[in-house]
Amino acid sequence: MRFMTSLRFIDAVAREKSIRKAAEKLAITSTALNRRILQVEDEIGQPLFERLASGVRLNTAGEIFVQHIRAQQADLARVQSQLADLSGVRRGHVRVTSGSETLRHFLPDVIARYRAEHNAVTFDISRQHGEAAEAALGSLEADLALIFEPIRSSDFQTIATARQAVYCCMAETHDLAKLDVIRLHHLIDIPVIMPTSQSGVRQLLNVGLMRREINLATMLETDSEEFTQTYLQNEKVVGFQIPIGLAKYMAEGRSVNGLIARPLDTQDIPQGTMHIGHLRGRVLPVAAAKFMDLIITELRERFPKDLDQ
Amino acid sequence: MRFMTSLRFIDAVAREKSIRKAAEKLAITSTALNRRILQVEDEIGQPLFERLASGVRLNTAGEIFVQHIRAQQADLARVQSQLADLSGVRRGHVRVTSGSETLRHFLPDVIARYRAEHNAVTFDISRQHGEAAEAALGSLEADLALIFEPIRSSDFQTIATARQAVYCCMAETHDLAKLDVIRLHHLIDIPVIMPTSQSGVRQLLNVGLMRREINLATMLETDSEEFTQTYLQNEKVVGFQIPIGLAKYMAEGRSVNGLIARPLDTQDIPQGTMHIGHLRGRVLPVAAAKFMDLIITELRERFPKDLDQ
DNA sequence: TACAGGTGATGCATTTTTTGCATCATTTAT
DNA sequence: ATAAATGATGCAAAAAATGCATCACCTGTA
Repeated sequence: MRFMTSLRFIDAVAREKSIRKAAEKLAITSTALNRRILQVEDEIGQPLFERLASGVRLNTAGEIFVQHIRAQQADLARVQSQLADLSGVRRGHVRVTSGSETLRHFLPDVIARYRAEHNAVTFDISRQHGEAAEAALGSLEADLALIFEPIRSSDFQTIATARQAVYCCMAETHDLAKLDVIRLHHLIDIPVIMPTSQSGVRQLLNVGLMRREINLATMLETDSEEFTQTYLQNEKVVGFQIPIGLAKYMAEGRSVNGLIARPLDTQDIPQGTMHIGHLRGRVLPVAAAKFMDLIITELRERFPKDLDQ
Repeated sequence: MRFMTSLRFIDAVAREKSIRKAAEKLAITSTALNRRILQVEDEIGQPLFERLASGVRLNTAGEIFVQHIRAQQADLARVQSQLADLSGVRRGHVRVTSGSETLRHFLPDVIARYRAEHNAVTFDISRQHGEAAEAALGSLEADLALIFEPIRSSDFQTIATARQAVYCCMAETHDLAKLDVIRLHHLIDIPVIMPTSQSGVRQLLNVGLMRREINLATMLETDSEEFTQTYLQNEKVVGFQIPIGLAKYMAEGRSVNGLIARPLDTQDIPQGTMHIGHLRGRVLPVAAAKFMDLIITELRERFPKDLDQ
């Protein structure tokens, strides 16, 4: 898109905070880039960047203008997706941001299902916790977000929510695996792997632990699902996860890869809510909108009773 | 704005439905313009125009793309207005569309008041009735609309409303001027000037006339306020108007330029509603937003009891 | 304090892009 | 039939963007 060139360049400079660095990434000389910026500033009638010795930084006008640029880029993507849809093939690019919960099983499943129908659509999956995910929507770096507890910003428009209880995850040979429902006091003196405090699961756990005045034997704290899942197979420790983060049917009690999941009693740990949504006021590209539809369909199939729209 | 050139050109061609005609208006050769269009079509990956013997016409993709262009232009205007606001002087351009009611007294007053503070802001006032006004908002040809009865489109976002009774307008020497409130039956056999059927006032009159099964002696039908006001000074006929369309204080019974206004009984003719609003989902340029604020302020001063926000 | 290494800005020659002229192939109205 | 529109295209001229070399400036370091 030739007509977007100058705008794209300005966006790049804003991100790199340096004309020379941005020029390198854009594969042009710094002088060409510099002059494009000077030209736009001239047309706008005022500078967009502060010139520092160490590079450049957006001034207030620049912040406003770059926000406009990103909005234009997002809208252009939407239009292109819509045009591609017209001509039969659905093309497009969908940028999803999510906490770690959905990355192992849920999103791969949904994306595979989507691409089976529309293989001209590409994806960008970034892992970020709640607040960062909402910020990514706001700066138009992502189209969709899946966030588990809580929603802070009023700019986030929830399209669907799914209630999720917290489950304990452990080797099927673990003593606690015999129980159908686990109470918090069962976990006393049992080594556990805790999610980091940014995660929604951890926040729910904190609520229950505070209320019951229980301290768990936290042997390890990590934000890595990969690590946790693998580790549970090696040692008799307990991890925490929500149904959407479990392999299919695991929430129903089946064991998968030697692991088994048991729900925590909701009297001890309240249920949380998974929110699926986008930036308020945005019209999503066709591809992103259809992908969100599929997410909701999948959620309805998996959690028919706990889905709200 | 150099980076808008190609898009502006496409918009122009879409409006003119001819490359050569648009080229003339844009003061370039048709060949340059033609090639810009071919280039964008090439980048988009599909044609935007159908080539006819008599010129060109937008195809479906073109419609979508031109809508995007206009949205982008509108957003750029908003950004520019916001940037100008940053640097102290409020600049900008406000495009208002309205029925004839407000054009004679109300809008001139408000604009004068606005420009007293911000003389770098320019205006575009177009006169259109309800549906056309809403269409103008939709195609981003106008920022604000003042519409008297009724709102049809869900794309119209009302910001404030003011209830308005219908008044009879006549020379102060007219027999009916002696009455404080006029009933419909008083008007039987009295020659009247009727607004055209697109106007909100006419629609309200129709409702009352139908219900009471009264036919008025319509001597003339016009959508011209200028004509009506002048004619009333010459002959003893009655015209219709709402308070916002009357000179200041005239609705309180004072005579202005030999004319006087008397309310129609609201039992006969229901009150109507003046709506002030913009396209749903749009973020208005600073200048337009502030102008709308002033409109509402002015309405609050004039009709304190009948204003809703 | 001097200096090395970074930044963005600028004059000038070169390359790329855009534009205008002349002309073609079609279609429509007379 | 013919005249007068339309958009498309080859080619040369004009305009714009780019790259190189260099300047002026700031900052951290020896």
